[in-house]
Amino acid sequence: MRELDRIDRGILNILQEDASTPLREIAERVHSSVATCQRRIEKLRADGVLVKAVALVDRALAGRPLTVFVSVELEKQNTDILKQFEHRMRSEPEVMSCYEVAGEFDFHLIVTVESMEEYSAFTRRVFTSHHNVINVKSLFAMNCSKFETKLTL
Amino acid sequence: MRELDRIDRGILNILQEDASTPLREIAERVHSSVATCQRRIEKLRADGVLVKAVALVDRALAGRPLTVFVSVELEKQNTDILKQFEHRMRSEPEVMSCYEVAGEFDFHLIVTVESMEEYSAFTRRVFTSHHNVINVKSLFAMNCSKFETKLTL
DNA sequence: GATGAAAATCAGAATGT
DNA sequence: ACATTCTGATTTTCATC
Repeated sequence: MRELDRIDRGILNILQEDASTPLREIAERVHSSVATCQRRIEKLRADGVLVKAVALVDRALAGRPLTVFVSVELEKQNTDILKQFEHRMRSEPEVMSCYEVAGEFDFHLIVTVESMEEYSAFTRRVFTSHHNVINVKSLFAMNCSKFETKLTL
Repeated sequence: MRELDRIDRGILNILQEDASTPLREIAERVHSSVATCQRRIEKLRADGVLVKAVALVDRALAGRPLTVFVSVELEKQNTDILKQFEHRMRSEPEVMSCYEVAGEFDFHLIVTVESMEEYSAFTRRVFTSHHNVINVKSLFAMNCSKFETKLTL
């Protein structure tokens, strides 16, 4: 892994807040030159540190007000079944994140849906014994106090 | 709330994947004109549907490889204590998300840190009885199979 | 009133020395 | 570090539906 210096970290902090910040402004704020910042950004991209620039939308206004934390236990944890499950989750648009965890459950998901009805349909479609799911626990978010994509570096 | 038509949804889908997609390309892909797409984007921004454009960073490469799911129970759930806790979480850079939930715990957090040592320090600093925290459950992610910011509309 | 096409202008990125 | 070139956003206008 690369070491990120003060300039790299400054650039990443700025771009994580506003991906369209002009190079001139970035250079000023990290006390460097436009050319240097340009080279650094290119390198950060090439190294995979900077993944991409995306627009964030308001989940409620975009019609997906419901966030659900889902814990999933699979029948047997052999590699094949885990891989299959992960692959399936990647293909489901309602699934925003999927993490493998240790403990009682095998996976933790974050799912966003339009309504309870849609969530019900989602679970029936995805969490079947056919997909080796033996236990599911759903926890509904009542309120989002914070949602941040920025890693402060 | 506004109704999003085919063009709005198309625009949002495109910008959620690449915020720097040229208007010309957006117009092509949603089968509309540059002028219309521009007007729509401006309106989506004004209405708060489009929140902002950000750069996404690889968490591991940026030195924050550890993701922890934290469940927190507070001493008494009166409004003031909840508000205080939310405010505190908003100010902590390690806390990526904070959701109020129903059930055994009061809040679910997603926390990213550089190491176990840092997580230990974080919990000791933040989850004290002084902050009315009476119960904390930490669950460490072993692997991230999916991390998506896009709402497919 | 919303749309699409075109043109002029401006800002910023990319390039070359 | 500077100047040039190029790309795309912005703004305006106009005709149309």
